[in-house]
Amino acid sequence: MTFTYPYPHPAVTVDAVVFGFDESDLKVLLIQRSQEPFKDRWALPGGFVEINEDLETAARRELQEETGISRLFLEQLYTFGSPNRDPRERVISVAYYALVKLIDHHIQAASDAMNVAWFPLTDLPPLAFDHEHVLEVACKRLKGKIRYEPIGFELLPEKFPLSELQRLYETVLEKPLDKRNFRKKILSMDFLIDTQEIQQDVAHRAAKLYRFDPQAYQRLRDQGLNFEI
Amino acid sequence: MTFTYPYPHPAVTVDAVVFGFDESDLKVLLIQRSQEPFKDRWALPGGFVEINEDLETAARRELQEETGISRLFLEQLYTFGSPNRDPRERVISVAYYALVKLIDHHIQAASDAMNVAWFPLTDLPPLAFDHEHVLEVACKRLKGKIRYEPIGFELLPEKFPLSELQRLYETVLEKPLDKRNFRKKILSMDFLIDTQEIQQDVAHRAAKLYRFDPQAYQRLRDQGLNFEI
DNA sequence: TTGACTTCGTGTAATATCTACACAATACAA
DNA sequence: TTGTATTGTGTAGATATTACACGAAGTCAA
Repeated sequence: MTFTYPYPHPAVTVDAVVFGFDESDLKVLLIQRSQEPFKDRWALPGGFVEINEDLETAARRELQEETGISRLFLEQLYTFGSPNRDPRERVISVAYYALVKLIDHHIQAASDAMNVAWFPLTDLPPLAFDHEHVLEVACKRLKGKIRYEPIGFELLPEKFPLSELQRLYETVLEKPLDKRNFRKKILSMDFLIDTQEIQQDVAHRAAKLYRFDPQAYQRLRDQGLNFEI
Repeated sequence: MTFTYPYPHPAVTVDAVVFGFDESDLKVLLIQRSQEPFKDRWALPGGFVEINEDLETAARRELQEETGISRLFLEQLYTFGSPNRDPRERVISVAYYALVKLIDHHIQAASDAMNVAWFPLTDLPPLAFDHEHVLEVACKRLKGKIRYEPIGFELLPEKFPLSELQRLYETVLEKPLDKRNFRKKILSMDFLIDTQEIQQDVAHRAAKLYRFDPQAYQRLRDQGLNFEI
């Protein structure tokens, strides 16, 4: 079966930059390509958009198929369309970025024995296509956005100590933050709930666990609160 | 001549939301369609991406062809790809937004007698396709971005009085600003140059004219200045 | 030429926010 | 019981934000 048009059409793909946070590392999810072009290279998960499929749906489907991940924070990043970014044909890629709670998502390679793995941002293999560039744009977006919107919580488990939240911000923003000022600021915004629980199995004083309350955040937002770290 | 592929391909277009500022109105540039679908409706300027053409290049080319505008601030906005946004076939549109100095750009309709006109944002006709939605996203982006990056100057003539800059901000942000505080803040950032000229032909005390100095801004930025209104 | 009109340009005091900074309390492990 | 690691807390000084009013400059019309 073939498809014919009166003028040339590009192919359209979606690619996803999936971020995870672990201990004190930002990580990104990559798959190892099993086919040419760039066979055996690591690449961002993604694939062709089906002809009647919404773009975001396509991105979620590809993630599900290639890595087993579903139900995650996903937002459009940028569309990359240099004429020669794919050696096969003209391919325009609508890139998304995603944030996941690492412990909730056990990744699994797709059926065709493709490798899937998390890589720390500080230690990446060479990537296929223009994916290094895509990743760079995604990092910039994350760095910019995490300061003005409460998306950081998407990277943490549901209950977390403040020190972990601070470590996350320090990692993403690439700069140290003052503990007392950070706590004062984030708690004064009044959308973190003290769960009354504390850390288990730690070899030192256990920290209180907090939970982000999206409803409270929305209420405060409607009242004019401006989130900013 | 036809083009054949082993699986279906969407068409890809670019559309541009071009903003202009005039007296005290934000305006957007629209063209009146001369063909079906949506014949005679107003629409954002745009068109199909050529098969070997970069996306931004395509956006600039379409603007040039349809409105005569070239050399303007242009930035990618968002990619719209709902399966049924165009009745003809699956069309994915990479939208851009642009800012122009109204007085520098005399628009001209394209050769095929298509109408081109500026419309105030407060008084728009019904638009073709999902262009109302695209425009809404563009307005949000402009509103968000103008506070953190000095893009407002792209909408003003090279030399402008502070009151005009303030009016621009008040219009885009949809809220009044205090004159003394606004002046204090913007002048303290030290990238506006007093041109030593004053307004001509005004029926009241003439204001000093200022000029935005991009080099100075870049220098200050490198030194850690954070633009914010 | 005078007075009415319009817009320009300016300062301060009160309040809120930001920054820098150190140590005792807690919990486990040896 | 002692050592070790991490939590949780307050304040003072500096900086930034807000609210607010009036004389100066220039044009226009009577």
